Amino acid sequence: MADYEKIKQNVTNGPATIADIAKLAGVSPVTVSRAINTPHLVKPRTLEAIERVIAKTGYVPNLLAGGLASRKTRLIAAIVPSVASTIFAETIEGLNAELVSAGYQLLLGLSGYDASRELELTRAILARRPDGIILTGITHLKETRAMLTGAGLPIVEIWDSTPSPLDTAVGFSHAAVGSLVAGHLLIRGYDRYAQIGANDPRAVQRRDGFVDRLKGIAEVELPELEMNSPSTFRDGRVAMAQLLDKGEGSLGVFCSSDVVAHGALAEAHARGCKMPDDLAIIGFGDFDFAPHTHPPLTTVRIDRRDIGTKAARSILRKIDGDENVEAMINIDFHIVARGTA
Amino acid sequence: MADYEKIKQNVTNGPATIADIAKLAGVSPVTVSRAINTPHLVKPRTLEAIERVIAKTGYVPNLLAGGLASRKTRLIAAIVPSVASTIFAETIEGLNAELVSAGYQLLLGLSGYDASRELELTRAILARRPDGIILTGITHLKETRAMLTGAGLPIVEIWDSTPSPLDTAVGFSHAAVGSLVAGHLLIRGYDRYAQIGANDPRAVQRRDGFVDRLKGIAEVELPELEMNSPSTFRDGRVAMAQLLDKGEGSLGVFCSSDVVAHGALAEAHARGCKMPDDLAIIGFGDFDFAPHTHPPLTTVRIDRRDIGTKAARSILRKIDGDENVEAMINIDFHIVARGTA
DNA sequence: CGAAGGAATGGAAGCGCTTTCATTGTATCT
DNA sequence: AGATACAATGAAAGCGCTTCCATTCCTTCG
Repeated sequence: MADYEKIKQNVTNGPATIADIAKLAGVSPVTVSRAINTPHLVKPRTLEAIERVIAKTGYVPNLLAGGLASRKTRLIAAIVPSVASTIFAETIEGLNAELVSAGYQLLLGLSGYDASRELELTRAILARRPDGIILTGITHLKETRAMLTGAGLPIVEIWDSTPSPLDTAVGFSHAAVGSLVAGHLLIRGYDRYAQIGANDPRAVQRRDGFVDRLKGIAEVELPELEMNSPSTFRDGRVAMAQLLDKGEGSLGVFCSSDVVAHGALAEAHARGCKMPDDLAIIGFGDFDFAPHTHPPLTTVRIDRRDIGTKAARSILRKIDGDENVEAMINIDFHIVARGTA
Repeated sequence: MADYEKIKQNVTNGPATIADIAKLAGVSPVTVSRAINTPHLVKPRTLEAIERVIAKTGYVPNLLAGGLASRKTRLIAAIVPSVASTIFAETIEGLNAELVSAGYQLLLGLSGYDASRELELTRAILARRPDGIILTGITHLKETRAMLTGAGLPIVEIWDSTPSPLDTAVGFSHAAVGSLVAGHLLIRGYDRYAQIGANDPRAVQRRDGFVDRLKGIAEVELPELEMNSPSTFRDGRVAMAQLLDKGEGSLGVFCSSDVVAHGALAEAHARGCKMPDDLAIIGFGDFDFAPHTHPPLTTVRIDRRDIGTKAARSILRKIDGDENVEAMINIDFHIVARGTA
């Protein structure tokens, strides 16, 4: 009963603290701290008593105080362009699953494909002193880079590849993807080649890889259309209409995402194009709907979740002081040939 | 140069602190704190000097320390079942946009439709002392409820409606959705009615609303299929096959999500069903692809982003001490009639 | 049985801020 | 010029924990 009174009193003074628990359990605050963080250092009987008090009071340790004192927050921050655009959602799930199982929490920032917003987010995130940070892509403002390297925490860049990451990177070469797609189309052979794409750095790299592979073989047509990332179904449809209106002959098209490809496909379908003979379409991402379009979409498949999982593992190893984490971890990709190419 | 030395020295002692900035700017730490948080209380000349030092050193305030001292973290936590399943992604984007513009940050938890994981997440989140918390749905373990109400912070439950929220709720009645859909099918009139659905609380409510509306008119068939949330394209396809194999006559089907409906649609399409005469399919969510299926999918539309926006506004108002926040904020929904019903 | 050594616990200091209250500076008024 | 008021700044305490070091308690061994 006396216990109960004290607990009740605490409620009025805000949440219970480690000192309250210590008093109720008849030990010192340090012992409570140990019971929570390093229980093997506490005698079983004492431990049990403390745990009982914690359960009874519903005590939840204050990680702000803990983090401040220990300089470890068990927080990992991740900045991705968007979460609504499918492409990064699974990466986040993979990341989160891995982090949670290691006792970490994910702090998410959405940059909207905007470098200066990435900078602001980085600042706001660093203010919370995460134990590590994950960024999407390898192109950042120089202020962002400076701030990041100055903060001296593990960094993982995801969804791209580079020989010189800020710290560690997990991804793949977008130029290689573009090149692979061009090769695939080349085997069949088309009169014209085109690319429909957004303007984010990675989509641009894929386009460049595509164009490079076709250099000297064919000119790659690029619809004149302002397509801001994330690009939409409509973008794809409009761009495809433009392409189809503009010229004759069979056409091989590489789209910067499956969503865009789906739009392009819809336009082609409406016009009765024969795929893949008159027209080939290759998307990117292998989204859920890709096998179910008409005809089913040929696309580039990447294990999006795996990027998250591997990024999490890398950063956790770094946090644990492992010096042997590879600077560049490559993720596989391949073409899933279905009905459109 | 002396400045530079001191800064450099700091780097070796970990990141600069407010005391370092104060020393370099020739003021006391309190003044630096004010320059950052309440600049109008600082004389312009002093302010400028401090800002110059901050810029030069790249100082980033430690929000752990700040939060500990002020008992305000400028953190809002949100627990959603998943981020990969489209349905909540836009809600998160809306939430995030609104929070960021108010100077708050979003801490995301993924429960995977699992109540006990929700409890663990709640504990972990509360340990960071967020200024508010957002939960998906209105069914929680009683330990979760107890912990939440004991923490004494603003709570918003989203994606469902209830006369008695924990604190505030933003959503709609899933039973009403089910009923609306049944009404829509009833006007056309089918020989058989069925529901294909996942087992999460909200999908179940939609089913019950659907069944209730048809009570006394028709028996609702429910495919015998274990469908765990989030349900998949494949679930829908298999369930539809079962339904089609099992009986004769025209069929009206309500699916628990557009993804499931898409799968059901694929099966129906493959069998050459005439829609919407022989078979009607109504989905839920109005996902991006819904207008582009064959035939285009009839579905229930909800402004998913708006739920996030309104939830953020509610919680921010609560934090600001506004007592007049409505306990239940209703979100509109309606049927988008396209080709499948 | 006393010494030695490890297990278990506690005291004190400090993490980097904000809050409260006190002090100093500066302008305004009579 | 002195009183008054407010603007601007600073000193001290404390937020709730962890870390470091010291102390106490057992157990074990010669």
